[in-house]
Amino acid sequence: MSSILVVDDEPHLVRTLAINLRARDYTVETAGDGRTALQSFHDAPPDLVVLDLGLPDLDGVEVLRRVRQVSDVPVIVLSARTDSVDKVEALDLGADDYVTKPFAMDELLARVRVALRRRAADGGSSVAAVRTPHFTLDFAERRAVAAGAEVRLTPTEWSLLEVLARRPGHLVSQRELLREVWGPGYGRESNYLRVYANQLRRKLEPDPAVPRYLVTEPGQGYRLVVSAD
Amino acid sequence: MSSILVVDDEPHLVRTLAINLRARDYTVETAGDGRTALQSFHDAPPDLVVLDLGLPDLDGVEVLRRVRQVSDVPVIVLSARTDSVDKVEALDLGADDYVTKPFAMDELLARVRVALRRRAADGGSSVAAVRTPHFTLDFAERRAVAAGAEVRLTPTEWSLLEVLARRPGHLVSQRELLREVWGPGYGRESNYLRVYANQLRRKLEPDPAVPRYLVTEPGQGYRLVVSAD
DNA sequence: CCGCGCCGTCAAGATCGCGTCAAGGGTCGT
DNA sequence: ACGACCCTTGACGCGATCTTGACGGCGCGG
Repeated sequence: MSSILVVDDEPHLVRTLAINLRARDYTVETAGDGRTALQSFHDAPPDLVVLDLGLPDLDGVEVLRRVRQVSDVPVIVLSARTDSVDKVEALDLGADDYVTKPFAMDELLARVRVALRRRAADGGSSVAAVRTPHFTLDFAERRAVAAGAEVRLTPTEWSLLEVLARRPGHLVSQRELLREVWGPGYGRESNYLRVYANQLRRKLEPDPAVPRYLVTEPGQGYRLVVSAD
Repeated sequence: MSSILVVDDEPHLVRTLAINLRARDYTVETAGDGRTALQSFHDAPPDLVVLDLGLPDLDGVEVLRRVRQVSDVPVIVLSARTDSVDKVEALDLGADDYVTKPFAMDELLARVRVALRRRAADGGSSVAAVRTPHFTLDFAERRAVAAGAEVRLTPTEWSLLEVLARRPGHLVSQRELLREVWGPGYGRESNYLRVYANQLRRKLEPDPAVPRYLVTEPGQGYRLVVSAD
């Protein structure tokens, strides 16, 4: 299920939120102030943030800004302030929703579902690691393990995988792959992709002749299939 | 810029909304009731819908449901009802946001920006997806599912469908199809269209012998029928 | 009733795109 | 300076896809 970070300085509200969210099978982390929130966010990036604007140390707006510098996670802002100026500011800073206190719990839960539903539709943005039944990729450590054995991947191979893994299961066009890996100015050199897709398959696929994870969409691009079906 | 469909039965509110949105360079269509809204939606699919729940003919919820059957466009629901039960229902039906009347115009505009910003981040194309009771087309992902099973379409097949899906339900002339898919310089090769229409029907239609979705207009062109009724 | 035009259908040949391999050159560390 | 590693590039075979032509059915008008 999804993980949610709840940030609010009222312990009672945090508790109530956590209980309700956990009852829906979400994994919940909590924070009572801005610093702890950012700390927790960096330690274990959640799938969604519920963020109160009135925090004792940092301004909630500042927390939102910092989060947005490094991530696109959905953020639902809570606030006692009903002035539309505050709402507009938070929304334009990158908040996905703005709920004024007091609020009905079931409405907030519905808005949580909306935000997560959308993320699921996008296919989840960036990932630090990819795990399939046959191989594992750790991008931070640049480590790949296939069939139990460590595999060495070249920089270009990592780069290509990284672009593909950014949107697991999604089609990425040849042009986009070439531009992202080799730089702008590239876009027609599909033979590069052929060579590297080939090498990656040899290193990662259980049967390189029958690609199961690194799939070709003829005439379009490639896709990294993660879901085990 | 983006196009927005505004649906509300209060002419004054519609006017105000339209003026404010147009001032921000959005293209605005309006509708005063559910039927007109669905009509307009099918004729020219917008990038976003602002939908009032209290409509004279159809229930706004019903409009939302029908829209969701064929599209993933962002929908912002407006309503005078503040009960959280109504909000939860609309949000779970696929609404992206729920704003209670009366509202501050700048807040609504901010929420419009949020919804469109997200669409842009996804890499929103002109046509995201086409859904019928029998098959689903996802153009961004190049994925087609018919009768529950995934179907493989060739690049030319996708290209042809894309042109047809740009104006769902509308007749597209043979000349236009040929020029859009095969390039300028083409326009008389109607046999190409016959071959590909045939292939698409075999892959997508429930009964290829009796085309229901990919309809021929003899001597004119083709049309992609999406609406079930 | 017959001929014409248009569409659906099929199949064969041409073409395109991908997987595959290997050679050559550049770069980096030793 | 040498070797190991990596990136680039070209060539080749094969399967999928596109193109092309032919045939039959249907509807419409003469």
